[in-house]
Amino acid sequence: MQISKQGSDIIVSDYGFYDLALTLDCGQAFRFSQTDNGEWVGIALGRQLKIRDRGDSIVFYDMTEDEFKTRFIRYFDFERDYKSINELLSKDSTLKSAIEVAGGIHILRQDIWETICSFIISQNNNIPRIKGIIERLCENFGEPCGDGFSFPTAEKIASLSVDDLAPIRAGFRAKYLIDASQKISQNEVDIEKIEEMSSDDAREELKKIKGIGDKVANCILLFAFGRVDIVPIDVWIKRSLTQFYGEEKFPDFVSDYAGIAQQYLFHYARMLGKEGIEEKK
DNA sequence: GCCCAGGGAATCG
DNA sequence: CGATTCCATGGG
Repeated sequence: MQISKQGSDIIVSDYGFYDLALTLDCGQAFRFSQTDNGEWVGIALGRQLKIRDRGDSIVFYDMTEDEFKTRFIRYFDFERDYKSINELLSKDSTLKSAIEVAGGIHILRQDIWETICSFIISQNNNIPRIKGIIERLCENFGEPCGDGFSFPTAEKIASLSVDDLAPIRAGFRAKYLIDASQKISQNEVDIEKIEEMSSDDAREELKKIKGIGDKVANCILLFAFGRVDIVPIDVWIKRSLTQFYGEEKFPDFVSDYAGIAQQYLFHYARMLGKEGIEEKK
């Protein structure tokens, strides 16, 4: 990967096969949107990002080299060798097809607290509405940040009641957000310690929070902690695994990167649609 | 009106 | 244990 400074911007090139749009809009992050001139705008790690994909290079507007290297290489998972991973996964014909359309996705390493809230909100919900609820959560309870609002802290949410959250229209999930904010701000669930724990222990620790079960916990382990062997199983992945492999798991050789495979398959399956998955078998 | 959405808690046998 | 039911809200 090449990193260079141009004015107040960062230009990144030679990063291999990477699809910024898919990475930001494949159902793992909910705070990015594309403006009509093709630029991606969102708020992550407490700052507003403006990014443009030029095909053979990516521009991060108004960012220092130090900030990019210390925070956003990790956030965008630029150091992982996706080319080799994709070559390995392509030995499976289903994943080969998925990689042809989704192989440019990187797994993001998002803020832990934000990811916890985002995937609590995701349960029994659809992506456009998840985005709306998160946006209202930030507008109502976050701090001004760039052209928008930062993600509110756990302490801020812990100071609120379920009724206070009514404007965000999260439905039955509001009480789960309150429970998460209280347990995390009081260190009853220590999100820093989870980094050191085995995935099984980490999952149980996260499940102490009401509204977090296996699937949401696995989303947090994958999309915040970068545990790319973890596979969250939602309705699309369940359908796909059963249809393509006859059981609810990937082939064994995939296991170290099953979380990445899962994300490729998630996008591929949604693109095909329910009927499309049936036909492909 | 119905069904579905990146599920989980509560309840019941 | 496994199976059912309910949960708020909004789009198709």
